[in-house]
Amino acid sequence: MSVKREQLLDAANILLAEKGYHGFSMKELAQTAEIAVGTTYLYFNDKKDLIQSLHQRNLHTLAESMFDGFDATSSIFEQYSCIWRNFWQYSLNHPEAILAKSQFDHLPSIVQLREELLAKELFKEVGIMLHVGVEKEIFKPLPIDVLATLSIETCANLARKHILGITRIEGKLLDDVILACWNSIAFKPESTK
Amino acid sequence: MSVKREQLLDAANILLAEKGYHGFSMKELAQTAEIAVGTTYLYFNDKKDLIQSLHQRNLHTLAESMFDGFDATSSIFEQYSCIWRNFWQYSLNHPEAILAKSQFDHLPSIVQLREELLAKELFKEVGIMLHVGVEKEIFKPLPIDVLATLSIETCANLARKHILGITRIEGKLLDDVILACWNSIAFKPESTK
Amino acid sequence: MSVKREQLLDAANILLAEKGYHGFSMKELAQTAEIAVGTTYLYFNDKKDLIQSLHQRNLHTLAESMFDGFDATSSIFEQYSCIWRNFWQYSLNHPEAILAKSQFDHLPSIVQLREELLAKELFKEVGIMLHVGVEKEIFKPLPIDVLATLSIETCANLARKHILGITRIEGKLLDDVILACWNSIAFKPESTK
Amino acid sequence: MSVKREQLLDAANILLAEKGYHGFSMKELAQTAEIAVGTTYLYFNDKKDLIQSLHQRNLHTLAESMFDGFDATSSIFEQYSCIWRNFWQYSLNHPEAILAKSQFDHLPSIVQLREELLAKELFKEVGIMLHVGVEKEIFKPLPIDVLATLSIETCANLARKHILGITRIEGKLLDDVILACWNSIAFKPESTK
DNA sequence: AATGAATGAGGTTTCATTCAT
DNA sequence: GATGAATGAAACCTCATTCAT
Repeated sequence: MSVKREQLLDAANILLAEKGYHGFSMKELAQTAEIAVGTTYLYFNDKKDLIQSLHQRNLHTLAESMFDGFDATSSIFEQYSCIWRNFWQYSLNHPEAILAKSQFDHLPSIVQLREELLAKELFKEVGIMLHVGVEKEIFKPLPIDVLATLSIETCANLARKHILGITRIEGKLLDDVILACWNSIAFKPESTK
Repeated sequence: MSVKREQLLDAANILLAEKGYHGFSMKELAQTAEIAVGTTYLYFNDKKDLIQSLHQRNLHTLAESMFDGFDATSSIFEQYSCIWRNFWQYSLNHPEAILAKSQFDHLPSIVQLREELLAKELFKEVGIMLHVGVEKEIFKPLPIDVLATLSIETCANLARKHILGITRIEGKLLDDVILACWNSIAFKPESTK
Repeated sequence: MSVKREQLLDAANILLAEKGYHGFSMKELAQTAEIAVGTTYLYFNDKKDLIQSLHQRNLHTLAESMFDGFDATSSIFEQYSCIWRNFWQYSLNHPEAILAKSQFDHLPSIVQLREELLAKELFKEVGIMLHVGVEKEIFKPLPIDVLATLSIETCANLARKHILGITRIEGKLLDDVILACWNSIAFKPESTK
Repeated sequence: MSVKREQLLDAANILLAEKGYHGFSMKELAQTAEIAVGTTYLYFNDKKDLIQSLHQRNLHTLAESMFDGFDATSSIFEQYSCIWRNFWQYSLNHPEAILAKSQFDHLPSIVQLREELLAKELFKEVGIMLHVGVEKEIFKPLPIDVLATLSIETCANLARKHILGITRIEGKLLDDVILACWNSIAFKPESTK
């Protein structure tokens, strides 16, 4: 992977988060990346291609982070907690990626579909964990997609608010929140102590 | 309120959902609304003003819908359930508003702040319900913002997936999902029966 | 003459001086004149027609002022001085007319030519005075146009500077300036005393 | 200095003379300069910047021409005559600059003021000559601004008429006119021979 | 006669992309 | 590979003019 390509993707991530897809120009991008405009087109076919590549890179980076220290032999709650915290940490480390997220919604739908499949592929293990949890009657018998939305997507929402400074989530509160997410999908949720 | 103004806001809602703020042109908007371009500027100062007005209208419409059939004397669960279902119904009736939601994130920050305050004002009663719930030890002692994110924002996420056809949520499943959201914030969550 | 028509011409004079022909809109004009936009078109065919009418009105007003207290039997110097002072006074009373002057230069040339002829007609008497002066060997034997430029146009230039506050011309200085203009065209100029 | 920039300024000079500031479009300008519209904005921030730059270039060019062959040791009359003729020649060589002159009057006033100062700076030597003339009792004791208006601005007026073909000024007539201008400010004007 | 909402052509400016260096 | 000047389509917005009331 060329270093210039990475510089461009980094810059794109920042600008995308700040201004949205149409909100920044290729010139702006090049300047932010400290690269000449023309050079951009050596690494990407066009703006769309660049954003798409960025999305894929973000997904890959996220997928890698999500399973940091993951232990498939530990309890389901520990697995769940590990993934949740990894996602949280990733969000704090890559605020641009979280803020830019909504921008990918407006890619042409064919591309979007391909991305969706890629995401499914990358996060297969999350799906497996949820699936196993359902089988063991630890999680409610809801569609996997729904379970994922209830627990993981909520993490993204909270992270967004935390990053923007709308609500500060730290220490004990973070533990509580994880438990809250767990409770939303747990078959036998635990009462607050 | 002028009928042309409404036509324009309706068209803007649709285009915003489809293409994002910078993604549609004023010409496109005018064509969708079946109005001349210049006419647009009789009702709005500029594109920014239009989007902002749209956001306010959406918030008002939503706020009205949210408290349809709301009974402050009923049980907290019934209150919660009522609001949740109203929000769900609103989302199905106004898919554009839900899909466009993330687009408002890129408004200039001063405007955004004003909107945020407006939202707080409009949804004050939701806050009150959550607050009362916390006092009565029905909800966990978490910040109101966090409680709202955990339960209501999740509704928006699910609605989005439902609208896009990613997951179909109906009948019994909807009841389950509401319970799941309730459980995420309930002090003594109920086990699945 | 309708009063509304006059209101419009007055407003046009001001706006023309401030912003130039293309620099103000018909809406602005109507607002300044405290009249509805549509009404403007009851009195003038279009913007060009309005400006042209304004120019004619200005020329007529000027022509009338120029010969205020004019005595064809007095000495040439007194005649000259009278016209010069009248022009000066007119300029102070109608600063817009002076400032707008250059704006008429960009009218379509056919119209412009008609204006030029009109001007010649209106100021025929000035021409006559200059002509008589040349015959009597009071003025230099130069083309009438040149004599007019040297003496009268200079008055407009000075008036413009005076109005804009670039140079203040009053009392004795005004007398001196008139003599200076006279000297530029006099056959036997007078030394300064 | 880029050649494209010069092309643009040349084109702007012509169009400004023909149509005034608001009277020509950037598209027209680009076409006249045989350059793409977008390219214009590589050399100037916007239309205002372009016009302002043009004005400065014109002032500099004029200032250079004005002192061609100027000899500070020659008699005041010769100095005066030299400057006058240089201005005249410049006007014939740059008709656009003369015709466009009045268009600069509608620049925003701050800019206008800066330009005024620049002009004062560039033509300082003219002021000095006039000042010396007054001290030596060759010119009348009038404000320098007034002396300049009386003699030099008249040159511009005559040049404008000559260029437009309203009056033809050549040979002996030109000498006469210069003497006329001199006489308007001379302490002891010379009679016509 | 008077109004002002509505129009759409045309204004200024931006931007993704190309290509000669 | 790397550059950035050049391009022209298309963006947002304004404006002279019309016409139903």
